[in-house]
Formats: sequence, structure tokens, C-alpha cells
Amino acid sequence: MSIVAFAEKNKAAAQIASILSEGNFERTTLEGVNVYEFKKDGKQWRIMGLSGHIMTYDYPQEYNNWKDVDPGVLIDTMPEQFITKQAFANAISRLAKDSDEIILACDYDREGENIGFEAKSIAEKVCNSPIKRARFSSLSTGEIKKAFQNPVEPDVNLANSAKARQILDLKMGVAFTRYITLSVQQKARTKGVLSIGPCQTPTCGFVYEREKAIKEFEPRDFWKIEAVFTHNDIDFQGTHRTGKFFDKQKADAVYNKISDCKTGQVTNKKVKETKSSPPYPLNTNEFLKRASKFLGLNSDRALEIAEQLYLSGFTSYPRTETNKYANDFDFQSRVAELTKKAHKELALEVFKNSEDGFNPRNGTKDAQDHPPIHPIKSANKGDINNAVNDSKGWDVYDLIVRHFLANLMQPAVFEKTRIEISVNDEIFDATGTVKKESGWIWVYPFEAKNDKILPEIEINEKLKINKITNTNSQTTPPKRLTESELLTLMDKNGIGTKATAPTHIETNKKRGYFETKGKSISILDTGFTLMDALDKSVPLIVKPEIRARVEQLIQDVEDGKKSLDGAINEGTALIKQMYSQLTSNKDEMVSQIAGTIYDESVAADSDNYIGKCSECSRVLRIVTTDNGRFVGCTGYPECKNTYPLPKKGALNIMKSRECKKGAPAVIKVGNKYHWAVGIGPCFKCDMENECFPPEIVGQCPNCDGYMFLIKTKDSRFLGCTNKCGYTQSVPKSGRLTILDDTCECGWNIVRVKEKEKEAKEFCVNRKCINKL
DNA sequence: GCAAGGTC
Repeated sequence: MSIVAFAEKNKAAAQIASILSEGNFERTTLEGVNVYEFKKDGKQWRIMGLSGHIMTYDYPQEYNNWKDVDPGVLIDTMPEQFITKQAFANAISRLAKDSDEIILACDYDREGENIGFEAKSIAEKVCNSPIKRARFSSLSTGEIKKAFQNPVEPDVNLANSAKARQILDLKMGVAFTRYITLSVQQKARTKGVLSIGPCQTPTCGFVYEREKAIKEFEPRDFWKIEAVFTHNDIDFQGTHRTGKFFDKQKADAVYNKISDCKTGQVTNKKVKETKSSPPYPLNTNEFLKRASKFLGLNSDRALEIAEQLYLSGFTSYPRTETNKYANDFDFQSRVAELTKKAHKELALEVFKNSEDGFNPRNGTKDAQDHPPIHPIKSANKGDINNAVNDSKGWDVYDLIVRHFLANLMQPAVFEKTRIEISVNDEIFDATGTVKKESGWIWVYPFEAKNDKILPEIEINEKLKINKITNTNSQTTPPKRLTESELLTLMDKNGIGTKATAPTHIETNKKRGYFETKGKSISILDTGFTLMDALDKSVPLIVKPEIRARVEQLIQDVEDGKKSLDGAINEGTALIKQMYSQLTSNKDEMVSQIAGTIYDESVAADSDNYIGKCSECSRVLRIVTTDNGRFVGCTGYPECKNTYPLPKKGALNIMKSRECKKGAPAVIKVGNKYHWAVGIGPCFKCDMENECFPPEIVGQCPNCDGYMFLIKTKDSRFLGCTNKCGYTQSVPKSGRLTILDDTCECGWNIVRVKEKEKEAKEFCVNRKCINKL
């Protein structure tokens, strides 16, 4: 009797083999793929891990040429399933041929069932062995043994639901992407692909909606009446209960009524103790959000770091939906491990807190895939820096460790006080918060808050009023989305999965639809115009509903309410309907998009982009020919405007410099001089001092001139604007910036940032009073 | 050249 089982991945296969064989198994390879073998109860077992999907849907070759195939035809063409990982397919065939029974043992979810069916379809071609399914929700001993003792029938509906998703996503993505890309290419010279997809487009849609809200925002005036009260030498602020007065007259009336008041009376007081529980264990989504919020990391980079931490054994597998620990999770040894290195003090505190055992604050999601992200090995900063190729490696590790420990600690306790104060019958509110017990926040400084103190005070007591103000402000527009907020929106709307959400964000960036600046995401012209054009012609595709519609269809397949063909037909009809909306609005849409694409594609070539042509306001660029180089207009041959350039020297376009004589740009030529396009060498120009003001550091100690930074080809130093002869050295290496802050001696503080090092800020004055 | 979903 020979049993063959297919798991979703190599790691799972090894784990299953280890459990079923009680550790007595051997690893062999077949077609380069690991197979785990053992004998048990007279049966020969062989377990192989797949590599996620080993097949994909795609269109047959004759549909590959974009220009020959009308994209609309793709919607009515059924894609075919191709093997993408041939070695795995070969190994499956060879194992299946030699089997009496086959067990599918992939993850128990849609994609897992689907991956199992990929193996099933290959096996069925070479053998007639019965094919069963082992269903388990975690790789724990109990679950695995039970699942393999009672295998069930494979769930064709579950597998088909994933198939429906694959086919519909492909049809829509391919048809829309080709159509938009080709139509825009007819109008604008661009090589780039303008992609559309059922996940990437709504993702961009969120960013677009926010941008629109910002653009359409009209600030409103409002007035806020605030009072500063004093009691027992403590000043605190109260706000009129109305909050924002949008009616100036009403605000003025209230203000006039109380502006001369010298006292107020406490009319109510409430003290409430509130507990703040530790955060749930980290699943991928939560991890990415926090890495963005606390560390300013974009999700792609954060996941890459987590992956490296995982591969070097410091933390657990980073892709998980689960935010709940299994009952038998071994906290004892994990926390003990952490007492060995940098987080020793924190880990010991957790031990102190856990005399009656460890009590994690568990979440509610158990996707039964992997445990929440947690530390495996303790480390010092150096260990992480050696293992992770990213300067933020340590910060990410530290976050994971602290999150893990915080989760095991007591809630933090705050005392919140709210008092109500009457000032000539107008009610003011004041609140205070005092931390009574730090609990988990002690190990989790990311969420620490400062206390807001209110004086000890009782009802009916009188308070002195220091000041009453009536301030006019304006409502502010919504803020740009952060990556963390975008991930939340995606998660809420079912866009993408734990493993793919960051990819969708990356795709949008790669296409030039939006970018991340600091923590916030800002949309680029291409993204905005594309979304705007789509929103007008095919509104559904920009909104998360598109995903929900497909999700509903495939859920019906999973539930057996619809056949695979039925769901595909319905989905195809929906795509067709959207596609006809798209094509009927073609002209307007294309001209709208083409306008921005053209400029951006030239501008993106930043080595050559110069500025606007004064003749035709198109874009100027550097043209290099066999005979030399010059600045020419991208409108050539219609516009023949040109400017000369020096023959020698590397050219560097100084975007931060503006020519006061109106030249389109200033170019740095080698290390020697600057050249304003169309005007000539800047240092022979009478406006030199205005375009290139000296970088003053401070007063010259020798005369009444100022010390300024002089940079030459191979050195830099400070010289006097009066040329009195006094000079002084500055650090030779690192990027040097003169800050606005000044030292007590009057000189500006200088910031020096060397590669791979922390920036230093200090006073460079040799004669600084602090040094004497 | 195109999607989204697995995995590494």
C-alpha cells in the first residue's frame, strides 16, 4: 500500500511527515523537489510540498500580440490552464503513478483547495488511485493526525470558486489594460503600460478619492471659545461646549456675555478609570500598518525586512492572518529566550507579570495558517544588522519583540477626569488624563501618551479665570492617506489578501500612479487622470464594489449555489458591460490621459529634462549628437529653439537653483561652474549673488564680515565675505547642511551626515564661547 | 508587455 500526499509548500510537507511518522522519516528528492518518505503500519508514505500554485491561467499564444487582437475579444475567449512549474508537475506524475491512494493536504482555504486540484488534475492523467482530502486548520500534531485518519472528499466547489476568480480577474485585467494602453499609445509616445486590475485599480481609487476630497475642499471659518482656568497654581484649559461656532455672531454673543468674567464654577465632575488593553498579536496586516505608523516604513520594505528576519531565524513566518495564539503556544521558552540579549529587562518584567502563567490578549482571527508574528531568537542590534540588509532591520525586530511582550502584559490604567464649568451660565468642558499603571505601555513606547493634568477640584468650587479667547480658525482639508490607512481600507473592503496587499500598492507605484512621500501617499498626474477618466466612464471599476461583485459570484460557487460556468458567464457579462462603457467614452478619455502622460514620460527622463521652452512651452532637453551637445526642444521639428552648452564637463541639472534672469534652468558643469541655459556662465553674471547666495555660518571673528562655506573641487572650508584672510576648517566628509538653529555664540548649527552613520549636529566655530 | 494568488 503506497500513499502519496501533496502539501501546499515544502515546509508544511516536512512538518506533516514529521508528525505522521513521529519523527522517523527520510528526505529524498524527485525531479529536484523534496519528498518526505516513511513507513507506518505497513504502508509506504510519500509527502511532497508544492510551491503554491504550480499552474496559471493564460490566453493561448495566438492572443499574445497586442496589436493583432481586439482586446474586447479576450473577454469572450476562455483562458487555458498552463503548468508554470514543470519540475513539480513531473514529480507529481511520478509519485502518482506509483500510488494506491492520494491525499491532498494543502491549506484549508479557497486557494489551497485550488492548488490541491492542480495536483489532482495532473495525477488523474497517470493513475486511477482514489484522491482524498486531509483538512486541517493548523500544523499541530493533534489536527494533522485527525485529518489524515479521516480524509474527506475534495471540495470541487471550493476549488472552482478560486478558478472563477482566476479567470475573471484575468479577463478583466488583460482586456482593460491592453485597451487603455493601446488607445493612449496612439496619442502619446509612451512605452509604459497603463494597467488596470480588480485589486490594483480600486486601491488607486482610494488614493484618488482622497485627492479629490482635498482638491474639492473649501475651508470654512469657525470660532472657538476657550478659557484658561487656574486652581491650586495649576493652569488648565476648557472649551465652550459648542465646540466650533460656524456662526460668527453667535460666537461673538457668547464671548461678549462672558469676556469680563473673572470666575467660573464647577457644576459637574466625573472621574472614570479606563483600561487600555494591549494590542492583539501581530498578523501581517497589523504588522504592516504599525511599521508604517511607528517606523515610517512602506509596506513592501517592511515585509522584505520581516522576510529577512524570518529567514535568519530571528522572527516567525511573516505572512499570516491569524492574530490569536494556539492554546499550546510555548510562551515560557520564547520569553526566556528574550532574556538573553537586548530585551532582557523587558522580558524579565513580563516574567514578573506572569507568575500565574502567560495570558496573551488574543484577537479573534484564526485563519489557521501560521501563528501571529513573534520573535524566535533574542538579539542585539549588531546581530540584526549583520543579518538584515536594511538600516531599519533593528527597528522592525524591536517592534516585533516589544509587540510580542506587550501583548502578554497587564492593561494600562488611566484615570480620566471630566469637569464641567459654568461661566455666567455658559458651559465649558475640561478633561484630564493621568496614567495610573503603565502596564503594557511600559514596553511599548510607540503608543505612550503624556498625562494631561487637572487640579484636584470638587463640584461647586469656584475657579479663577486667567483668560478667555475667541479664536477664528478655518476647517482644514482631509489629510493624504498613509500606507497604513490605505492597507486598512483595502482590508475592510476585501481588496487583496495578506500576501498580496503590499504588491497592489507596489504595482500602482511602479505604474507611476502614486508615490509615497514620507508617510503619506500622493497621487501622480497619470494616476489621477486615469482614475478620473475611468470614474467618469466606468465608475464601478474605481470602487471597491468591483471586488465585492466578483467575491459574491465566487462565494456562490463555493456554496454550491452557482456552477463554475454560471459564475464565469455572469462575471463575463459584467466585464463586457463595463468594457462597452469604456469604449464608448474612448475619445474623451484618451485625450485626457494622453495629455499628462506625454509630459510625464519626458519628465521622467530626469537626466535630460531641463525646463520649459520659452518659445512653445514644451519641454527642453539635452541633445547629444556626434558633433557635440546642446539644449533643444522636444517639440522639434515644429519648434527649432536651441541653446548652446559648454563642450566639456559633466552636466548636472540643478533643480534647486532658479535663474534670476529667467533662463529655463541652471546646469552645473563639471566641478567648475554653473551655466544658466541660454545665458551662460553664472559666475560672470551680475546676478550671481542672488542666485547663489553665500552659505553664511556666522560672524567672522576677525572683522565685520561673515564666514561662508567655500567648496572647491577637492576641499571645503569657511572663508570671510570681506576676504579678510581668516579661514576655518569644517568636517571634510559627509553631507553638510547649515541649519537655521544657532549656537549661543551666534553661529548656525551645522549638520553632518556621513553614509551609514547617524547625523551629527554641532557648532563648528573654533572660537565658540562654549569651547573656551 | 496584461491580473491576482500562492510561495521563497
